Amino acid sequence: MLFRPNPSSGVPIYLQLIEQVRHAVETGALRPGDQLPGMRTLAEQLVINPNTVARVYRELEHEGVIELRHGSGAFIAETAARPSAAQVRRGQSIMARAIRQLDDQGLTPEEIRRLFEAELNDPAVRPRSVKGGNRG
Amino acid sequence: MLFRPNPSSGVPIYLQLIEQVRHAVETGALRPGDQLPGMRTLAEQLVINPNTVARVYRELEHEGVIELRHGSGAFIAETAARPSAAQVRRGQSIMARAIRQLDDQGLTPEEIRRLFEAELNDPAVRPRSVKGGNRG
Amino acid sequence: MLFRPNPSSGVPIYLQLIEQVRHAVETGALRPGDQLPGMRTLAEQLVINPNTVARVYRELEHEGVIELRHGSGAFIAETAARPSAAQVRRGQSIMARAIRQLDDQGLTPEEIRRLFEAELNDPAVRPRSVKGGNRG
Amino acid sequence: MLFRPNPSSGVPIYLQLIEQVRHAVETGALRPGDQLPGMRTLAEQLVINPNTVARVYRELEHEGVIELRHGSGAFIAETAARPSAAQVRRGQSIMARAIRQLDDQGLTPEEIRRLFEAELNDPAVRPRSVKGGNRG
DNA sequence: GTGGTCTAGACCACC
DNA sequence: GTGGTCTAGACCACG
Repeated sequence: MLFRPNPSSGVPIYLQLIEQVRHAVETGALRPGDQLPGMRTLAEQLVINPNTVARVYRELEHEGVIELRHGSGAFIAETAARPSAAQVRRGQSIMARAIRQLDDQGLTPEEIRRLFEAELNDPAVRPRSVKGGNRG
Repeated sequence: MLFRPNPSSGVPIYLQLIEQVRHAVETGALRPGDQLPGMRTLAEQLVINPNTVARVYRELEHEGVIELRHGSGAFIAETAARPSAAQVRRGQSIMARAIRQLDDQGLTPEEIRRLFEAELNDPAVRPRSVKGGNRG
Repeated sequence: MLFRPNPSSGVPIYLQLIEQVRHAVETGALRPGDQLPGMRTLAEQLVINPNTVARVYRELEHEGVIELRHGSGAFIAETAARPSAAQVRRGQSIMARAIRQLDDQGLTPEEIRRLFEAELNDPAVRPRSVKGGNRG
Repeated sequence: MLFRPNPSSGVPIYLQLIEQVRHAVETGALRPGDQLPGMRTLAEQLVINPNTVARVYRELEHEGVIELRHGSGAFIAETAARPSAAQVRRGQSIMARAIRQLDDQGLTPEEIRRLFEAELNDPAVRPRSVKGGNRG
């Protein structure tokens, strides 16, 4: 399964899942029309509360990322996938290379994340950003 | 001021501040012996409650990052600063370049962050990571 | 209830509670897996503010004594309980006998405590102690 | 010097000093008429703020333990020393023996202190205690 | 129901 | 002036 929420990360499980579904759509790992696992199934696999999965699907539907078809299940919406998957995949290798370099220098994941957040929110790095999703 | 927590990011303000102080120490922006702003002063600057700052300082003291001297103020601990600041600053330019490239491709900060978290937690990218600080 | 902080002792309530929980774990009165009272419940019983209890539980979690499960409650951690409970219970009767003797001689609790702290910090009494938790 | 406050114990230095002076009087280590060190001298020796020493002396005078004679210094009051010194010294060996036994069993000073506080506040141990100085 | 964060504001302790 | 504790009460997140 693609989804791996970390219950001890401090970030709510439902939020982690939402982000992971969005990312899978962005990379093309999930494509419009694809069916998502049933709520109960997914909850069992991830050993989390079914209510949590329900909330994830509900919010993703609200955002237009998925479609809930009563009685049939959840499907990736046809209108999803804003950036081209090719673009994002190119991005993956760029980011992977950067992380690998930092990792090789002995930085811990936490240190790398702090570095990432600081740079992402630095206007000198992303000049046109007006209001960004500052996360840390 | 160096610190800019985002109250609407979903991540608790006190956690954002803790990470930002830690990062400032890691980059060498704050050095052992440096005095931090007073709790009330910082709270005013950031337009948050002094209790929130108190919690940040208290937890950073527990972690050994700062030292609280009753009646005198808060200071960066002499024992802080694990990775060499030079190493982290080298890391900054690596990460800045990667983010700039992704930004240039038109990805939003949220998309970039999802990409980052997915790669940070990908064992193919950081092979020696066993259990890491999965944050999203 | 086991816990009886004294608000007029000069020692912060939250610290007294932390010590009392730790002691209950050490004696085996609280065992790994046991559920603690809810924060609001305990606050009501002790006639203190729920935030104070929250701080106690939070710090005990940091120390690894308890585990906080969001939505379910607070539980004694499986890894708690360092000295054997039998050992501590043996210690209880030793200490109880000593206190009873001092009490019988007409010493007040404060006098007994000063005596205790002085002896605890006397290197002739605990030779291997190098730097101990001098508390008074 | 008899006095050894521990600045990192959490208990205010001035309180530790007050207790230590009281205890010295109780054991007879300081006797009525004995002169205490000058405030500045003591502050220097203990590397603490002179204001702190001033506060200690002021409060001890208020309690009638010492007498401040303008221009001459501080002296143990004639009316001090409530319990007989012999009584307290007998108590010392009782308590020392108990602590030594607990120490030999491998209990840490903190564990011993928690045990002490719990027993001191246990009505089964000191039956006639009505309102005691619960300290933890 | 549980825990978690935050605010507002009081009062104390130390320097 | 500094930090430290506590209260009261609101609102959110998770199960």
